[in-house]
Amino acid sequence: MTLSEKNYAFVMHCGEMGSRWGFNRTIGQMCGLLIITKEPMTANEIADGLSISRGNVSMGIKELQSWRLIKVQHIPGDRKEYYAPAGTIWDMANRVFEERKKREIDPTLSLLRDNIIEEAHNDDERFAQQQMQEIHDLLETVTKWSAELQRLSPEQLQSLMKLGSGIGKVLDFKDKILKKP
Amino acid sequence: MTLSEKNYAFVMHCGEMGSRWGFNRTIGQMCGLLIITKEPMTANEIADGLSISRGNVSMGIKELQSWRLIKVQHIPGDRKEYYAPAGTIWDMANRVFEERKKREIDPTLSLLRDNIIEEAHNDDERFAQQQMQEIHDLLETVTKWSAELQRLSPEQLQSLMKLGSGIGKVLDFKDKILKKP
DNA sequence: CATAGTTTTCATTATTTATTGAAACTTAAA
DNA sequence: TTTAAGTTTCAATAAATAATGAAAACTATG
Repeated sequence: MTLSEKNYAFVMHCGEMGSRWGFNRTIGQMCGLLIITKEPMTANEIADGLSISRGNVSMGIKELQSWRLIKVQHIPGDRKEYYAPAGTIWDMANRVFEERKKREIDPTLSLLRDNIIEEAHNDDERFAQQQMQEIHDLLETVTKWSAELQRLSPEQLQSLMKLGSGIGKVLDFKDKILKKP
Repeated sequence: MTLSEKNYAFVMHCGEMGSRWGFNRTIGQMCGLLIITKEPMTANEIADGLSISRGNVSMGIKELQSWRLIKVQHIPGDRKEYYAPAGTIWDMANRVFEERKKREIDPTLSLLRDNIIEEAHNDDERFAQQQMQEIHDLLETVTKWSAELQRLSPEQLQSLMKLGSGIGKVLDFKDKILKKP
């Protein structure tokens, strides 16, 4: 099975973007390939399709599984493992988002917390601590918010997303309502 | 000027996180250092503080400026350039967010648009196009949304952020109101 | 306009990260 | 069991990325 020119371009683009999205080129390509391929693929098909080594695919699969982006499937009477995207595009985007939060925000939040609870010993530390407090508060707000979004039902999310420029209005509205009593 | 142990730990952490945040180790360190240092710093002070070469600092400054994270200041009677964070922590987070969107989302959106307007030639391309359409729609929604958030006044944002679990309620509320007429 | 203080550039070198492929491992079926 | 189809591991190698530092380029000032 060979990719059409357009599909190949998409897969290569995913590779180029891979490192920006949090993984590396090969893994980006694998992800793109599995998304645009209707049927689940074997590791060998992936290796052939992308002209990379079998070992590399094996490692890539492990990584994609750690991101919960792909799932394994089996075909009766066939010993090979078949791989396919784990869920909808939306699901996958969510996973990437979550996983990145875990890698990009949580460690910093943890360090900041540790640092903030200790007392500052001089002016430099005092100033630094104020700054860290600000970063901490910001990250915590973002964290709470994203957790909140995850908790909304898909319908509510849809509704929220479609709100667009209506957000401001709804907020004003809410303020008016809540301030009355 | 030497960093206290705690401040040093913070700066090193910024370095380790640097690549996750979209730049590299040195630039992460520079950013952290400038944030926790009250006074603007010269390039040489930065180089000394982080034990890196002067040339590296120069490149880092250029990069941080391209992210609009630092600004230059001058002291009368002193020819050196002094660097300081450009704005509040909130401002900086916003810049990083914007800049990353530009690098991580916009190029893909553009490729997807190009790909979607062309007609598919066979089943494989048809399926791929459907998937790309989904990714496109998702990214576009996210893009619109973040633009929307940028447009809100800081007070509205505060209000929205503090809403937390109230989001669901406000949404339900809005639905009721809007559906009445 | 010459100079000294300062910043930038970029070829070279060092470091980090990714890839290969052969060997080791796993496992279903004979 | 043994075998063979399939997968994983990991030491060696290749590729990409970052850092150095000396030379070039600026630029205020006398």
